[in-house]
Amino acid sequence: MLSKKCKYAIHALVYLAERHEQGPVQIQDISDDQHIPKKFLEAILLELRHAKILESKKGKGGGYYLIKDPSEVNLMQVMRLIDGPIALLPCVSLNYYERCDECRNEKTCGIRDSLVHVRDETLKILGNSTLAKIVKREKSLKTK
Amino acid sequence: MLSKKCKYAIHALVYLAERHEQGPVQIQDISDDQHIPKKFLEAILLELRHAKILESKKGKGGGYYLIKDPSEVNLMQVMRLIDGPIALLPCVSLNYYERCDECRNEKTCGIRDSLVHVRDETLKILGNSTLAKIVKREKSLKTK
DNA sequence: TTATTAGTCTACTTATTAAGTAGAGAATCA
DNA sequence: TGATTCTCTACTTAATAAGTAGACTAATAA
Repeated sequence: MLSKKCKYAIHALVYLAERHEQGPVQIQDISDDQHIPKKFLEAILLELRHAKILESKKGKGGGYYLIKDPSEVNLMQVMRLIDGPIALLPCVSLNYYERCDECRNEKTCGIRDSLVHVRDETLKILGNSTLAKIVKREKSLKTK
Repeated sequence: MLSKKCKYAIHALVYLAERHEQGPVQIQDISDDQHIPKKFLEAILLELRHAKILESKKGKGGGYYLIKDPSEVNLMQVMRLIDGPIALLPCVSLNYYERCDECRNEKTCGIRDSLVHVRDETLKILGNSTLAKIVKREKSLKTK
């Protein structure tokens, strides 16, 4: 399961993607609209800024804005950044690999195979889910 | 990520599947062989018994054994039993559905679509990963 | 140049869940 | 009857998630 933090991050990014190239958006606005505790959201946006997905401006008229095109930011990146590994076990993770303490022999572990498969399918879908696509989908759902 | 508990459950089940129809296996044996804390393993096996996957026998010569064919037990069942939902959000879970507090309108949420897709692909793979297949795979890996 | 606005950042607190343990009890067998 | 092995409730401890406080810095505009 995704953490609330990650869910918040995604919703905030979608919100910013909808307002891409329309100037900075204040934390307070996102917090109000998306029902995310402001202080918590601050920390999340800061993390996204450090990851060079967002940039910010201080002072009056300031706020946060995307510095990547919405078509270049996808759910895989965001989930990895906020929640860490996408794989179901550390020993099948590409970005956060760790040995299993239990398995004496990783090579002969019959479970890994299925989980590698799950990981690959998941990455394919999440990597293909860009903010641009999500915004587009929401628009089409709303006009129905 | 899977919990340790779930990982333990899977390893214990694979161990028992390898010894299917060879009589009861003691908790201590599984614990020793798979490096699982005995008391913790007791609780896990009990849960699997309550789910009618295992049965047990008390007293001398007792222990646990599978009461389903290894081809009828898969990772989807075990993960759902031990860890709960497989979906990445409660609002896309088939067996553990819950409304999202944040999303005002689930119908127009552009994120769900991708996560439904991830869920379906994951279920397909996990549902297809039976104990029988895992045991077979381990055997073939070991003889290499 | 000062007041105001808005993000920055460290250091918390609190709540929840995961992981593991203790120990008395019940069934089975020799 | 006594040893063996699972049963089950009730813990403890550790880790992580979720949320908060407050002082600080940068930008803007009167």
